[in-house]
Amino acid sequence: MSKIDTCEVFCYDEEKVNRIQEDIETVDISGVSQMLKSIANENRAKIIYALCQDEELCVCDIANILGVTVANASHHLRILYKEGMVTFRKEGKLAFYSLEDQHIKQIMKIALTHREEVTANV
Amino acid sequence: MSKIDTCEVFCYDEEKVNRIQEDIETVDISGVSQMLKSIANENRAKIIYALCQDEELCVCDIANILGVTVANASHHLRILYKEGMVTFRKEGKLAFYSLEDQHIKQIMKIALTHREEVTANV
DNA sequence: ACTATAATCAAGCAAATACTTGAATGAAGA
DNA sequence: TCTTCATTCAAGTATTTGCTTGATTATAGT
Repeated sequence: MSKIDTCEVFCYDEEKVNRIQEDIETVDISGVSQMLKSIANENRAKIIYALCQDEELCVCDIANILGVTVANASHHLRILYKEGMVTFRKEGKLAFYSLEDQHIKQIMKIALTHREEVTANV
Repeated sequence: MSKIDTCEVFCYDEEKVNRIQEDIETVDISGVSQMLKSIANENRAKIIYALCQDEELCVCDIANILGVTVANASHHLRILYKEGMVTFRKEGKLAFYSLEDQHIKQIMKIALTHREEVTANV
């Protein structure tokens, strides 16, 4: 119970805190939170989910799926693109968007599984 | 290229849009975005990362790791708890928090890997 | 019972983010 | 070249979120 004793004296386990603090500095937590922020919006999460179901979609398709204006869909796609979540190719007047890589699909899948388990246990 | 022809006429592939729209309704996208929102904050992402390194941490340890007040750490922990990301046990005056399940760890790991690849390719 | 301390709650201000609108860009066909 | 149309950009407003403060709760030791 040294953990608790230490905590009572210093209000924290100094060694542990220092170790984890140093560890945190070695990873790009800021980048991770930025990236997660980009999919932590209902409309953008829907875009990602849609792109998990279909290889590539044009902006107008996505706008119709979400039930929002094309400008709004484009706006969200830009945010996802800047965070490296999606990529696109131009074909004539159309822009076809797709997922940047399989990580995004994995995260969406795990998140959905987690939600199912959490809501099942209520 | 029927995809493009259709898109030029209706501005979208109606069949595809309907199919994906119905698909989206079957999953809890709102819950997923809420859940991701809870870790898409730098301080809360740090808490999750810290809990990936150490099985359980008390509020004051977490506050010290983040360099924030105990009230603020508690505030963030509450948000994570409400979203089913973390759990806690009380031991005397202390509250020890830990990850709710392994999904959270997986998401953090994949997100970090993704970030590393994205930044490496710049 | 009283005090000290870890944690939580609640309210208010500051900052970030989302959505809307109208204009601008850039490619295809006449 | 001119028009049309898919997309993108930019500015403004509305909403959400984050952080701080001070008060409150609950537990341990005296």
